[in-house]
Amino acid sequence: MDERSQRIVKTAIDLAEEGGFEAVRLRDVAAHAKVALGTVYKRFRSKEDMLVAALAMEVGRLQSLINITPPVGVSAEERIRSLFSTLTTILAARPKFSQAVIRAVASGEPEMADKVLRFHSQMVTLIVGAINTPTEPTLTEDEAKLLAHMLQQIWFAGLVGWMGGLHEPDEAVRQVTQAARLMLAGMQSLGEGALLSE
Amino acid sequence: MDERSQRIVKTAIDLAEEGGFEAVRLRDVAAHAKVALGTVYKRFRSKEDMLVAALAMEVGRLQSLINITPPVGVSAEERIRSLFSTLTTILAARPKFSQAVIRAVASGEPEMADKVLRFHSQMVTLIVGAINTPTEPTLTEDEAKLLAHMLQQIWFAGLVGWMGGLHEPDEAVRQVTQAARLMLAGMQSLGEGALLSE
DNA sequence: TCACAAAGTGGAACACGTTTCATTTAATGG
DNA sequence: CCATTAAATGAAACGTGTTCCACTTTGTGA
Repeated sequence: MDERSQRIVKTAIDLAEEGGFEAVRLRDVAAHAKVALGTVYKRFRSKEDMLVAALAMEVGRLQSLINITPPVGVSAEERIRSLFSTLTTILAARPKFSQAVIRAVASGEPEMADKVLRFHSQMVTLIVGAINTPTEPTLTEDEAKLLAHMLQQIWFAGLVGWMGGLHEPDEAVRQVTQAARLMLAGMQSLGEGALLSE
Repeated sequence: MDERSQRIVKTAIDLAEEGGFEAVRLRDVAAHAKVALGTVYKRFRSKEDMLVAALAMEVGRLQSLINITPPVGVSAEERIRSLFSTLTTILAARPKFSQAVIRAVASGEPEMADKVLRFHSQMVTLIVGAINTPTEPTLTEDEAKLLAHMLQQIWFAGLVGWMGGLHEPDEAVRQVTQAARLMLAGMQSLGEGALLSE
């Protein structure tokens, strides 16, 4: 991403932090980033596209942050809880921005499919890293990825619920943790192979 | 809901079926429903609010349909799969409408929290009915509700993915079914009580 | 250095969600 | 049946996402 695009996205992040999705007015973004409106639209297909790009930019920082302070816990369940707790706390610390980005992701414009997909795999990597540590590979790679994917789904749905005023952010953590406990137990009792039967 | 509101919502459904979210132009809704624009806004706080009302209206039909043809299967897992498969097929048969409604739900406007919540409990009831049959109460009421809630989250996330062009609708069914298998196994191996530990 | 293609600019214009308001129509209670 | 109040109407206006376009600037290869 070139310098101009970065300036645009950073401006969008600033505005989103202050006032959420609606506050990211593209005229304002263009003005604050010192570019013309047309330039914004040359780089990003839509407002949502821009906010998903903002997400991508922030996920980079997230990954280094997680790498510096990996999730702690003696079991996969504890580490999963630790990871999602950290992630959710980070989001909850900037609620307006998070709301804006989640709304963009949830808007479901097919033109952003590849960006969203990339974000998904980054998240899966992060979660798999919490499930399996080098010293304790709890699950096979496939099992871990499957679990990671499902946990991410539950987390996402929980975040949408948060942003819709249904509950507090830590409710999303609770749901993910509970699901993780159940699914880990399920994987142990079912063993390998049972996953592929579909 | 009075006759006027119903006419409005039905019009919205028609337009959504034809052209999805964007095609539900409130001026068109008002015109086709033979009411003034102000009347639409007297009944519904926003376009999203209107589409969530459309969802509520359709869920009613869904429930009677499911009651007539309950999910089949000799195990909870099979019935869950059957239920979600039916639900997803119904949505996939009207993709534009489903996309519009999902987008409205995912928009996360807090003013619709109560409507969304009511939809959630209706869904939970439906899912619990698939998990526990009168003759075979697989799980306790609390366990079933918990499981139902999580499965709904996964289904929802899968639907958002579908509408975002990430995958086909049956992928959402696959994910729910897989999660159900794991969680059912997990509940068996963990037993009661392990759920309340948070 | 020059010509030209690509990118950027400023600004107008359009579409649609949403709000507002003066006027008209319906409903209700005495 | 009338007076009063609530609801509906039609139309205009506003804000913002998005598109368009004529013009200017920038960068690049000959």
